[in-house]
Amino acid sequence: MAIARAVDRRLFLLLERAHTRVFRDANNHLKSSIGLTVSQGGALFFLNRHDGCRIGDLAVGIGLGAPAATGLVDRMAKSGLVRRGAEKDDARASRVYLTEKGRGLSGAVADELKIFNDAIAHDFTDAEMETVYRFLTGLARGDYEGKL
Amino acid sequence: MAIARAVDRRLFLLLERAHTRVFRDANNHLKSSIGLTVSQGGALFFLNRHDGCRIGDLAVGIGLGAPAATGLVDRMAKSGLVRRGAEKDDARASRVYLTEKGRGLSGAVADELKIFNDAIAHDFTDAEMETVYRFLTGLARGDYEGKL
DNA sequence: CAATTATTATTCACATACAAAATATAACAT
DNA sequence: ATGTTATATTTTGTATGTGAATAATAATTG
Repeated sequence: MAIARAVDRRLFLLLERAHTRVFRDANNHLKSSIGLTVSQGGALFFLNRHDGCRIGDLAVGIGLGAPAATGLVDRMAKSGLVRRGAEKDDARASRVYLTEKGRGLSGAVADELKIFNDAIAHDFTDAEMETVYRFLTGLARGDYEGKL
Repeated sequence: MAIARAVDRRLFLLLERAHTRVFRDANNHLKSSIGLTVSQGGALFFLNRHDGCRIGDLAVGIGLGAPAATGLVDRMAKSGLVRRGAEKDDARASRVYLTEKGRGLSGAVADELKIFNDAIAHDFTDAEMETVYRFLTGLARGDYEGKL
């Protein structure tokens, strides 16, 4: 791969810009349609499949550090989307449960995500999207770490 | 394009996860190597080519809103990377100049970015990276807006 | 020229994320 | 049983970004 090109050194910054833009738009979109932020929507989407998981599982599940998960759950609990529950056998741990409201909204979140996903992939063939998936999955997994 | 797949609705969330991971790692990398955050490094990289630009130009140039640019410049000025200067003909505007220190570091930033870019693109062919570029550029430009 | 509108940047209140340190509890080892 | 080590989460302090509102100045228009 890769004879150096003029744009080479901007790949990383391009990722930053892409994220900033999409995150901003998605936040506005989601806030006006269902009153949630993207982070909270993502957590809801995860919890719909892992209701009652531990805070730590949520953190790993959505790719955040523990403190970020703590704060996210705090804010979501404050707005009535989830509630915290104790873990029987381990007083350190704490579980997260969807409330009625939270469960109700998680369907809408999935719908909105679908809209966004479709829009984002619109101009690309399946084969091209396969490449994009592989790229993003590799980043999310930290595949590049060994090459630094 | 695109028969719906099981992963479809996760594209957007995948982008979030990829960003979170890379941003975190890059921040740690950059902080320990040259003592800067990714955002400040990106600003420095831009300013190296647009020294003395307006705050608004910086914001547009790196894809941020005006308040974010204001804050970023404030913090960078506090750590001696840039200084603010007045605009002759327009008392509303304010210009940003690299300091010695800022200019000195911008070279190192470019080097570090190159390392990251190479690592990120490592497992992909030029043709594949072309697709990735087109994808990210489209996102950064908001091409999907019309398809929502 | 005065009134209105537009531009430029900042301030404010908030949400998000991080690393490092602190807390609390569990598990293990001596 | 007691002291050490590991685990789960929270707290603390900082950086980052947002939108809405504000301030200050410029430009336009009547």
